[in-house]
Amino acid sequence: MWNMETDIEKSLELIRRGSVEIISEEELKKKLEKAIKEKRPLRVKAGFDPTAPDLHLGHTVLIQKMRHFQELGHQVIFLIGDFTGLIGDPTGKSETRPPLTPEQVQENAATYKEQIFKILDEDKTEIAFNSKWMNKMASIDMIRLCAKYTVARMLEREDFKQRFQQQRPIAIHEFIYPLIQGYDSVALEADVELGGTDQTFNLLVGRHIQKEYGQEPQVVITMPLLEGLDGINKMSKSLGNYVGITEEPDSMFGKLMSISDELMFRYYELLSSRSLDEIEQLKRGVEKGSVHPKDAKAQLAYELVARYHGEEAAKKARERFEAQFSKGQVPEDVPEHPLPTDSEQKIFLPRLLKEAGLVKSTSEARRLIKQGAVSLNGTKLRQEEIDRPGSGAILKVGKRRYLRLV
RNA sequence: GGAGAGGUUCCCGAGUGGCCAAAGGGGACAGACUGUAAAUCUGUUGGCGAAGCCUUCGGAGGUUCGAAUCCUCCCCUCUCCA
Repeated sequence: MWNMETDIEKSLELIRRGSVEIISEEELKKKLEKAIKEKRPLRVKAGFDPTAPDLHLGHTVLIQKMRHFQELGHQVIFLIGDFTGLIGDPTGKSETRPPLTPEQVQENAATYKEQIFKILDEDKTEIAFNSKWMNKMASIDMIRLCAKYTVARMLEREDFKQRFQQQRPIAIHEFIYPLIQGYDSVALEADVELGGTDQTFNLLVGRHIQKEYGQEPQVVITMPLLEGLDGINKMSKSLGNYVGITEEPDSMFGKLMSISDELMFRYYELLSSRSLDEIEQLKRGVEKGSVHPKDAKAQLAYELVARYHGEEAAKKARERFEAQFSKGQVPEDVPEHPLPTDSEQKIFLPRLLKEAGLVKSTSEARRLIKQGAVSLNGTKLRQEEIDRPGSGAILKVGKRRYLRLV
């Protein structure tokens, strides 16, 4: 058993930080009091999809809140929804998910562990799978569970409501998802459940279901959804606007540098471990002009790269970024591609670019050449046929695609 | 079960016989500029050694000199009625 924070106000302050909503704070306070009195840590649950073990910064907003609870001495439960994962979310025409084999689930779980323990304390984390109790559930019990909620109440969920109104399909099994998620809270006897604001509905269903099963309802804490790199949609892998936490330092740094100046402060707020005062100060500095926005952004990128890869890697990533984009230097580790072996003096550039994988098609290559996006050793190429360059020549397409001819 | 609406390129969405590789928007990419893979402006956005040819509009057939557009069957989604 570890030490529990006994100062309730101090606990509440940390729990509140960054959260959107706590339902309800009154109940949370009572639960905290009880936990201290009975020396029994709160059981804090958060659920994750088994098919996406590729965590990104959006997930870390939530995971860091889990960490806060650990710091306060409570029990964190990392629930992998391997059973609910089979239900998925067949929005529109997106595919029904192929069932995962137990081996795949284990594999994904291992990947999760590898990633979350960069943030969470392994000794204070319980990992659970909902297939453990769901696989055993009898049909009759599933029907009883379904009987505890109504269609009208299901349609209160924003995305169901919208799809219903927009005449887009909703399969019946999708209604079961929130019910099972709620039942998970029963099975785990959760005191608190954490989730993104998009989970609010499901989290509240959990409270209802717990009451139905004679348990005290969990406290629901929602965290903001982190906007993706585009600054508009929430960060998600399928939208491709994400930064993975296992991503290479250079790529992580670069992606963070590509966010807009405006979005940068949102990221500071939700991801940085700097104090809110410090961030406010930085913001004022940028507004006044005493702090360069690019430098502020680089500091953020540096902090996050360092969190997941260490100081040394962060330093290198920053140096490389400066070299490549500020000074326009060729990066060190450029992929190599052999020159055509025939001894023709002329080389058909579009094909070379395609074969080297810098472009998808010769048509694309032609367009890019026309647009002046292709250069050889720093000289723009306007011709599709070029003289055979010497070994070691650097081909560049756009700002980021490089190739060394050998 | 009955009646009706719909399925178009990466996404959304126009197009109801040839002028359609298919408007417009989004996204993506590129160029200029710069402070960065910010912002802004401009351009490009099926494939092919390419003023030509090939493939694409849910699927399979058919009508026609010619089909995303018309016909037949099938698959999928939605609405109303039962």
